[in-house]
Amino acid sequence: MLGHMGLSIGQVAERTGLSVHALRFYEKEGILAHQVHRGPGGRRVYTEQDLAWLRMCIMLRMSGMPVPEIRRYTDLVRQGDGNEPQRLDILKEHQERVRQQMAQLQECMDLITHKVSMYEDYVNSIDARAVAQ
Amino acid sequence: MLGHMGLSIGQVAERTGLSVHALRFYEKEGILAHQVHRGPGGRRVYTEQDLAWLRMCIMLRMSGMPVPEIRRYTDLVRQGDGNEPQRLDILKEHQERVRQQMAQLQECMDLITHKVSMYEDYVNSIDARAVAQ
DNA sequence: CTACGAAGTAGAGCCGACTCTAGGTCAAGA
DNA sequence: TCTTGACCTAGAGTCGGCTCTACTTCGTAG
Repeated sequence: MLGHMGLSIGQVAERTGLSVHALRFYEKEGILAHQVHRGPGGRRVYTEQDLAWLRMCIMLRMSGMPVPEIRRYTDLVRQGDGNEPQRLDILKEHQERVRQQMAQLQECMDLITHKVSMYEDYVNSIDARAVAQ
Repeated sequence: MLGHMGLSIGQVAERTGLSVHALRFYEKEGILAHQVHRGPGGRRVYTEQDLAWLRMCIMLRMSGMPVPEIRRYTDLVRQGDGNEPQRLDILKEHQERVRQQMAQLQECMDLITHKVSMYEDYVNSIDARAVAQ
């Protein structure tokens, strides 16, 4: 309905997979890089840039970055040029956490895979015996 | 203090990294394969088997299996032989979820790594300019 | 004795990240 | 005209997984 000039909160929800509740929550929490413009009736109008930023936030959340830390990062970006080293620090720290999380997950995966194959062997051997009878 | 015959809750907490609170919580939630034996004064005495089971539960939790699902699995094990296919189902479903989670995490990692290298390049170029002056 | 530390139970509290409710505005369609 | 549906705000509620509190009971060390 808003055409190429902007997206309604519902459209953004649809495109991002977030709920409209979550979108308002994120805004209140200050993790949107720039203030969302308002259209007639005080309705939110999102730009493609807002959408792009949101998609990055979603990635950060998915990988376990807490909302307050996303806000710290967002604040730096909002403040403009000059604090790139601090932004880099936040990203590198998070990168390291994600790396560890993946390693941990891989360890779990190995155990699970091992158990799965044990059970598969067992279940197959039962089936084979049943067929033989 | 309990020697080779068993471990106190404190010792298990130390060995597993769980808190004593969490250990009691897990027991209450019924995710221990076998009832924990009690020593003098009603104190819990854990065997090495309990410890091994706990370590597996920790892996399942770490990889995001909810406590109720661990209980379902535990219940099957407690029931004894004959339900191996159901146990296998639970494990395979979880395995698939972990697989997806890892793929997601890898996607996030790629984005973060990309941003990190962009910021590193930028910060280095600033440094280089400063040195040149 | 007294005090300490580690254990026990039952149940309340906390935290993060949403999610939902209540009550209202507004525009378009039947 | 009336209803529907998407949106608005402020604030309450939910859920999972612990974590903590309050109070008790032991066994040992000073």
